[in-house]
Amino acid sequence: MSPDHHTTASGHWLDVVVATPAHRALGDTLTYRHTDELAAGTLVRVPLGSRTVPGVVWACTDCPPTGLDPDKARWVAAVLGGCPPLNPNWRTLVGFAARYYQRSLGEVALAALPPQLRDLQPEQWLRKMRKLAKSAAAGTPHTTTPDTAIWPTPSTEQQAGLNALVQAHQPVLLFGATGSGKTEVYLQAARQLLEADPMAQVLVMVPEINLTPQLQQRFVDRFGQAQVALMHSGLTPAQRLEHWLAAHTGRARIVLGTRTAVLGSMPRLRLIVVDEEHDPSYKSQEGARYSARDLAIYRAQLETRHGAGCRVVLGSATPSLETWHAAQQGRYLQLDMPTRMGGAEPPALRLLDMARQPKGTVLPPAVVSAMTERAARGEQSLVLLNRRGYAPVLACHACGWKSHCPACSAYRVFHKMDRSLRCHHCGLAEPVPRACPDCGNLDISPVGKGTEQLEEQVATLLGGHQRPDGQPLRVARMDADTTRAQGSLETQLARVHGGEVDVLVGTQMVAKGHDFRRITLVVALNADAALFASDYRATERLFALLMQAGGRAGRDASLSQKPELWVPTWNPTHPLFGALKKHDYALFAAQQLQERQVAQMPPFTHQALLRAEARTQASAQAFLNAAREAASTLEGAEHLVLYPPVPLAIQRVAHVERAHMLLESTSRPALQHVLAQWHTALAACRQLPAAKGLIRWAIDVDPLSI
DNA sequence: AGCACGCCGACT
DNA sequence: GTCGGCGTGCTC
Repeated sequence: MSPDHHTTASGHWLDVVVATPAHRALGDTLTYRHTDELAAGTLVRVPLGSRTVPGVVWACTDCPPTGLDPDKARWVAAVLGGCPPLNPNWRTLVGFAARYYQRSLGEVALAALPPQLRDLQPEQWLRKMRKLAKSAAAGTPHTTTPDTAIWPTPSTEQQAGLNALVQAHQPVLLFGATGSGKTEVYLQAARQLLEADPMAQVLVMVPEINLTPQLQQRFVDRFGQAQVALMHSGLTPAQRLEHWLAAHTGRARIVLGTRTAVLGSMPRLRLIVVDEEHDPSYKSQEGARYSARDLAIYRAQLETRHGAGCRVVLGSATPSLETWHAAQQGRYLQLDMPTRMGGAEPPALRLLDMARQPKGTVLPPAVVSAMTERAARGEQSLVLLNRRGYAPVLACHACGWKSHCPACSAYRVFHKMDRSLRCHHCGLAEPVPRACPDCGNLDISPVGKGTEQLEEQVATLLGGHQRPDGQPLRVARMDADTTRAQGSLETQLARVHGGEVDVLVGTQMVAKGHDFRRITLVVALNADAALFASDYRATERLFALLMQAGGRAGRDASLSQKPELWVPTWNPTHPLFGALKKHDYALFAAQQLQERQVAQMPPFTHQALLRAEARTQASAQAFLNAAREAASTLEGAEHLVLYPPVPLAIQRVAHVERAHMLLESTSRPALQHVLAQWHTALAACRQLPAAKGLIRWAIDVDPLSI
């Protein structure tokens, strides 16, 4: 690294991508020098300011750069060798994601690499590589043929789906009821493709980290531990690096993960599965706000255009309207799997008209007796309420004080467990005051109901009833508060499976993915809240949640009782319930798409949001107004609708004011074209005196909630 | 984004 | 007299 012989004209010029945010006046790549030629995709460490940061070589030339004083280019600090460079398709994918979601190349590229690259010294890296090379040479059996004994024969329906999807030349929507055995189709498809090509790799994504253990179990059982790598944020930094390398070098043939896995390096990718593709968790909500589902489609197409081809399967019982619409148009191939395995019947919907219940009903009496009847038969019930804590707000009856969060425009939630008031937005937690902080009145009380209180009330209502064995009924609660500790989710699931619980109270985390064979009754509370929410996607999410919740029930066909889904509501005639009653997603989707088309909303139009966070609401709005003004003059803006800025529903979080403005167009290229030009204008808007106090801004392409 | 440099208030 | 607050500006 001695500079003397380096200052001569010798050496190569490299365009290197490092983690720089898009906002600043830095180009996508920075120019560095190195003695040797380096292949594009090589991992390096380069000096940046006073630090040394990891980077990826994007291009290598012999000619000095144009538009940069050659003396300003610094020398590469180290090459992280010992593994193959990131291949062209990976780089194209990262480039596309950066461009489409309006972020810098470096931010997307480095977010897709194991974070340990930042703090691993070159010597440590080399040691790691040598160790890996040795263990690989020692020979982990690479192509163990899976034991055929553990592979069940697919049902006719599964086999038909399987045949169609391995031959498909377009994205596949696997439209399968809960419990129809979609996972078996993924497993069989993976097997076929892996056997056909000894180097092939398969990527399977699930929406939540909670769902990876059971998926991992099934894949490891079939393919063996050595073949499977994991990619999600629950791994330790060392594990992340290890699994990333396993995928990158091709040693792992199956990668299981959450949305981040879509950006993993898999040189021979032949199949991507997006399970529960409708789940909003696939859309990243910070940093580069990408949709892993959309990138999966792009990635598969890329591997088909420049590679040996890659299938992509979107699985869901309640597809996103975007996906459903694409399938209706024939852009995706739709495969139906309507039959639940083992002949289990879909749950019957029963709407409980709240107008006909006694005034002030907590749980309709019919629900209570239904639960006790089930318990008497040794069956279980599930009550869903999407609100943690004891009560969403605490109020003083004398002066009207409410448990506002001092930092946010939201109430703090009363948690009885530790007698605290907790803000679910900024995390601020304080002990509950003994008396009203404003007037000193001792009569402050909870308003509204959360899972903690529901658990208490259900226990009271069921008091006196007994199980077949004469024991009192057991009520348990599962939500983010009871499953926070490491491993407690598994413990609690095991207790429910083991029949130690008669009635389970929980938030929607319980409704996702976990099957409870002995549950024959699901009660979904507070469905009305979603029915009339301001977010236009709320009904879509409610339908998916109710279908999914109902799917928790009656997966064991040997149980005598037909499974039921009960929904207390003030609006029993809402069309959503009509479709739900018939388990008719297609009907629901048709209704929704009709409405969306009339109102010109996605998927019939394309959207982007400019989000602003600032010290004051006025400065956020001033910035957005200026940005809107600037956007209107850009090329292609005539094809866009630029809406005025509005504060977010929760306007202030942790003392930061938030607002956004919406851009809409029926032409995706026009929208993209305007967004691409906008950045320089936005940097200027930030400098305006009225925008003083702006903390940060970000563009959210294809936002999920507005 | 980090991380420097820089210019004003309360402490060992 | 320093320690440290975060405003401004730069990084090939």
